[in-house]
Amino acid sequence: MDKPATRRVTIVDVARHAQVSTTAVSKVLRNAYGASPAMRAKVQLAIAELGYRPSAAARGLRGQTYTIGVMLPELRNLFFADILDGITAQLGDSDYQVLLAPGCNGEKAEARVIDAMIDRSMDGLILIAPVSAKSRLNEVARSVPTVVVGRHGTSPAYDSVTDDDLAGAALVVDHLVELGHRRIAHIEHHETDRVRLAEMPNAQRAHGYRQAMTAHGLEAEIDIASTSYTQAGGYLGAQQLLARPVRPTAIFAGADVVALGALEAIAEAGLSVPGNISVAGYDNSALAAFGPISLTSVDQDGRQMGANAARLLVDRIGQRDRRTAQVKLSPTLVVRRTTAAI
Amino acid sequence: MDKPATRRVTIVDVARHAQVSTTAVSKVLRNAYGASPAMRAKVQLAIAELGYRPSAAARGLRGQTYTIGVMLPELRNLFFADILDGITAQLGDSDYQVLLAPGCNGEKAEARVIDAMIDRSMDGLILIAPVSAKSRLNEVARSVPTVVVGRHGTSPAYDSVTDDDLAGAALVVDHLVELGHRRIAHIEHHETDRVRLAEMPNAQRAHGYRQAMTAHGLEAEIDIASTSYTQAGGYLGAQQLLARPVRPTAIFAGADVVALGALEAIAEAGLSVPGNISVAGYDNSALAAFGPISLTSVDQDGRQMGANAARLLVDRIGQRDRRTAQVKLSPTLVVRRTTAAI
DNA sequence: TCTATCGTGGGTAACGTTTCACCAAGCAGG
DNA sequence: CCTGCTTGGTGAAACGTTACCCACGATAGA
Repeated sequence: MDKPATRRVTIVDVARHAQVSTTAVSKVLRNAYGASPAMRAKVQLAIAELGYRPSAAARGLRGQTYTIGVMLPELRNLFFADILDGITAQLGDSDYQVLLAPGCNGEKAEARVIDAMIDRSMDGLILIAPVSAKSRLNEVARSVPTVVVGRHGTSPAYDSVTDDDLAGAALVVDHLVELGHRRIAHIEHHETDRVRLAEMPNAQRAHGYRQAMTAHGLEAEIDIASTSYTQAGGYLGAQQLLARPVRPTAIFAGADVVALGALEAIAEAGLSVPGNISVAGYDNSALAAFGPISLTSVDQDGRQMGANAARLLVDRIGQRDRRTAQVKLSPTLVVRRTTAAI
Repeated sequence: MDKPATRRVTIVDVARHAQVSTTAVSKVLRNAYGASPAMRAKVQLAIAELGYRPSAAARGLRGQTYTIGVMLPELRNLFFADILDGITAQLGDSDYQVLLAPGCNGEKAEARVIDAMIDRSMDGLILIAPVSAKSRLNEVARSVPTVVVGRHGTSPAYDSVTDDDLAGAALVVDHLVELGHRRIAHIEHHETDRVRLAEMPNAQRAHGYRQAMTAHGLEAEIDIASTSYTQAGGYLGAQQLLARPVRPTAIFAGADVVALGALEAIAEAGLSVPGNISVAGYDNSALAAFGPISLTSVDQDGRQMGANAARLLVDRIGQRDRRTAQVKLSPTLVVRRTTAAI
């Protein structure tokens, strides 16, 4: 219809309108040193009057882009939404804008997404549960401030935020033992890569399960189905466990979605929960809290993890050479209706 | 540790290494006209050897950023994840990178996010279920190619993709009537804004409900609880409906999450589903499909909607002045275990 | 043979911001 | 009155890419 073709208003326009130099405007924009209160006011007025907005592209060429990239492996996992909430809450009043890259399941897609974020000269990256090789992560972190969430182990290049998965697994086992269970099985995410084995949360949970079982003198009862952290994986894993000679009286699923799949398989087998068999999950997602499901689960406080990650990242952007930090948060157990005394 | 401080490799480095001009390299990068196959090969080799990656910031200053911004009002709504899948699937093999802006509930946050995307000179925007005023959307669309998903009505500036919510509501009512229900209630999202009333899907669904009831000669049975499209809203709405003098035999919730809340309230009231009362939702989210819930729901095929939105957007980026298009998709009803004959 | 035309390729000025080096003025101390 | 220091401010050079325009040689048409 109308063709205004109004040229974008730039820093030069603002400078002219406020009768100062572009440098002065830039200083005001960045809250940089060397601008008197009087000039600040003058410039801010001009900015408001002209409706000026700085171009992130131009900024990126010289300075910062005020953009933080967050990589999520999976949008459907509600736990990740909690982490994101924590990140945005922490960053809410800062100048940073959070942008998300979706759909990065698999090492190749992950590499693509990370490259895309670096190409866009983002100021910092938060990688949630990345699957890339550690060397790759270090390399990335050397070129841009990075915080890794949900991966154990320390790095000289990036900060990390994790949940104490070892402790979380122990919480579940302790709880079930207290209820009188001995034959407690576990459904884990199958992991082949040697290096990742020590760093991925799923491996830590399985390890914590073994440790706790042993601590209770139940090493003979250890029983693991190795599938994947998906609903289908839980379904399959539970089927396997139920088919074994000695049926478990409780199943500790490595994630809530896994527990859901397990619940389906158990119901199909004509067994009741928690009458015949107790089930516990991990993540305390909204699904677990939902009334009809009411799943006993380990709560990781995703918001807290996200907030910590954001805080660490902003710190690092401000001070790139400080030592890396590792934040480890303690999980809690939320007991609901899928676990009961034997 | 090591301090390589390796300067980023630029188009100039590539040009020098391949013994051509920067213009030539740029042409190859953009698949532009005026480069012989021989030169293409030479340049591509140099790019590979040097591991060159173009800077999106610099590109944005002159040309495109190859970035598409997607605004989602809510990450936890699984239906939106389907839309996103459709978008990424459609864009998978193109040069475009999709970036998501999270947490934009409310008009103010939405404005902030849209501005942020424009500041970053994104090539195109996909706005999913935006709540901003129509004038604002038109203004945005004039400054950057835009596709709006899930908002009825036509615009001269942006393309739109919607589900036929009128038809979807009718599907539910028809289904319930066929099962013998007459007293069919509806839980809607309370809408005050006059203009949005006609454009928002929730309003269309409520309208479709009224239309369909009238078509069946049931205008006297029309019964609406006006809360919000959240689980709490569904809980509250169902409580209200159950407290009325004549209890409904079926509840059509405007969204799956609403239906979940309603299910909770119904269970609390000591009633069974579908024994005493039938419940239907809208969106056919993963939650609805989940075995223990097994909610009858209207399926919108989010993937299809996303794919269409992406296709329209890429079209428009290529040809900014073409007429706007409106794609309307037909929903289907997925009957599960929460609806039964009276 | 003398022009048009075409296919390749290069030179260079933007794009909008930040940063660097510098300058003028004011001020205290000698 | 000179010197050195601080404070507030400026001009101009980057940053890495693309778009515009021109040059060159070869080929085709007159």
